[in-house]
Amino acid sequence: MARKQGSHADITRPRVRDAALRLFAQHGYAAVSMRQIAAEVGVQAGAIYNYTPDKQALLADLMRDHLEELLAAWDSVPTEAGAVARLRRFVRFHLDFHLPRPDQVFIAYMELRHLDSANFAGVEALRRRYEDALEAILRAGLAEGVFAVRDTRVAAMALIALLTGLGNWYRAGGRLPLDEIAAIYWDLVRKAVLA
Amino acid sequence: MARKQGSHADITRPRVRDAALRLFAQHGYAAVSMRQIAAEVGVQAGAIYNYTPDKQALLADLMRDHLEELLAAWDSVPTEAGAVARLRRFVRFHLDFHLPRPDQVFIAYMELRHLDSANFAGVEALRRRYEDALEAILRAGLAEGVFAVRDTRVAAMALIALLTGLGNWYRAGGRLPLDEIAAIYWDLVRKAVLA
DNA sequence: TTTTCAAATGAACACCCGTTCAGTTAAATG
DNA sequence: CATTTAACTGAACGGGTGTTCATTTGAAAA
Repeated sequence: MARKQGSHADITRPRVRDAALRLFAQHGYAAVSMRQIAAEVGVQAGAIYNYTPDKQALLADLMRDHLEELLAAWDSVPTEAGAVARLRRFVRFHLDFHLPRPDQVFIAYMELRHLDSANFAGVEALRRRYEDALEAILRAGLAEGVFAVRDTRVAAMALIALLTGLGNWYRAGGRLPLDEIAAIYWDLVRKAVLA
Repeated sequence: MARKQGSHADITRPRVRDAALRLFAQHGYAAVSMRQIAAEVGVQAGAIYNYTPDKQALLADLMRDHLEELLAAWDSVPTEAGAVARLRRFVRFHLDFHLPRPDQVFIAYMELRHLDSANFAGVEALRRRYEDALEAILRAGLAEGVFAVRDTRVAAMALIALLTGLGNWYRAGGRLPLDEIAAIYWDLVRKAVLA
């Protein structure tokens, strides 16, 4: 036979992904060239095509993988008893998952325009599943009588925007420690939905 | 002398702005060429440079004008007596101003990356003034004893993200009428900060 | 009608784009 | 050591990029 499956590839493939992630987040998908990504990895542009059929797939894979990782991570969070405790878990989970991944979050929100319609539909379906997870908690709280929201869907969208928005201004080493900020966010969310 | 100041220019200048706004919002700054903008207006690419020194200034002007219009509009809103009434005004104002301008809002948030540092600083200063306007209301509510928030700055950032997020999913003719959605949003905001 | 010049043209500048592919390299296999 | 082939190179493809500028156009002013 010949060389074992992937000797360089196992090294180069993740480096291509990482470079694309970093550069797309910093400059935007359209402003980044395959040659820039290749230079970051230390190969010629043509070599990139050993790892992706085209630039579009590179972007779509980054988005899809981010959202699938998000859903898998949430699925592995133990279900609490009671809607209030479940919501507190969700808030803390959302912040813990998103804050260490600013590039992925940025891309997943900002570069949707550049997905073709098939990739867009796939990504939107994954995002929808995450929104549904929060909405389910709000519904449960309504059923328990501990929450008072006029529409669980609208509330879920509003709360996710509130939580995700933290990533747009939070910087480690700022005025407040993360735990304090997380506590403030939980306070706002809890009061907003509580009966 | 000769032709009166601006016979075509008065027509072409706003058409260049409008085309740039629409195309930047739809495809992203980096993905739109000066030739596309020119084609939309019905002129050659060179003619665009009668109205802007370069592509970057076209983007910066769109952002700055949007934020200055926002601040001017808010300044013209009468000041209510009482922090709760002022907050209700702010929420309704924010939604009324932003929802009819999805392209401007999109650009003002998504294309910050493509501003050079001088333009970025200017735009951020304007945005900061708007955030300060909301924070002032929260402070007033604290002083009155009607609000209970642990940090007015964090709360202001969180609430603006919550409100602005509506533009990412609201579509006219959807399941709920805008007035109903606005009422739900006011409900969430009010409860989140109320003592 | 002639003059004037705002406004726009269209070609050119030097360079970058995503993608393809024949050919080269070098490491693991037999 | 010889062979195999994964991994990569480097050049090429047709086309697009922002910006400049000498030149043309045509409507208002004289």
